Amino acid sequence: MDSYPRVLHDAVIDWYDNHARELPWRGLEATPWSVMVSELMLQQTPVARVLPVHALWLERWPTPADLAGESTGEAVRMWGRLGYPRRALRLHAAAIAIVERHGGEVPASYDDLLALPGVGDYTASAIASFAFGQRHVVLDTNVRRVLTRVVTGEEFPAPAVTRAERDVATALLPDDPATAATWAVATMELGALVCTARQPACHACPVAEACAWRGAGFPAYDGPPRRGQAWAGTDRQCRGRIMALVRENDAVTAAQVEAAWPTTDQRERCLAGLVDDGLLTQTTPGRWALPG
DNA sequence: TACTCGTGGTT
DNA sequence: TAACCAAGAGT
Repeated sequence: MDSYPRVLHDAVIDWYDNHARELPWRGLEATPWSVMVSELMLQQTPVARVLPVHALWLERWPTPADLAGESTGEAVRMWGRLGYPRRALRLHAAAIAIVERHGGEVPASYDDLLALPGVGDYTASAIASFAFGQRHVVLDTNVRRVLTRVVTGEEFPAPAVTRAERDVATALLPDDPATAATWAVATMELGALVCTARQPACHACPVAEACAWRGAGFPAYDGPPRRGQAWAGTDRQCRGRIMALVRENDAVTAAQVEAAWPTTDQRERCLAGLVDDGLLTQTTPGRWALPG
């Protein structure tokens, strides 16, 4: 049983060495800051959409201090259409914290990373692992799906990370830090490129022979319903409309906002919420803009 | 714990 | 084509 994980490690890492995408936040030239910016942007956002924005951010703000010296509004504007714009505020706040608490250098310790705005367990582990070569369990949606299928034999993981799931990931983590870091990024890449949610390419999978889900005949998901994300008519859609407006105009009037979202109660609620979040400021009565 | 928070490509 | 999905975090 001891040799089982190592066979798995070797197969996945060898596959990664031959099939990994070349991404700007990987490789030797990538700074910890570049890794950190990518991780915040990649939270719930596909790689293809992150690539151009990440390049713009790193060109304009190559260090945390560069971003910390900017206004939050400019960070939100440069965030573009990545979605969840509060992440731009959190990244900006994290840059300030890094300057104040860590001398302008992205901290290497998991605990210091976790204490930064917008950095949760996944992101702290990912930065510590990818940027600093440390040994951490990195549990993102890709890794969770890969391990659930290969080890547990089910199609999809539970809605939230379970204790058993973390135990599996911990047991499989290679002892050597450098190998663990490669294992982490390799399992993520396998989930992103081969062991995908909808149509897994098992014919291209380096561990297909060992996959419990495949061995069981691909039983369909049998867990609690995975709730979808409602969109039409939600506050999120309303907020998105308003933010799109202020990104494209220096300032917007009440009439413009009303044209973008006719429902009065919801419009007012979302405007207030955006101001409360710090994504918007009311410059004068009936006039809004990105925060200066 | 369960819910909220954007956006757009894919099937 | 409506539904699903995408390197989660905060509350």
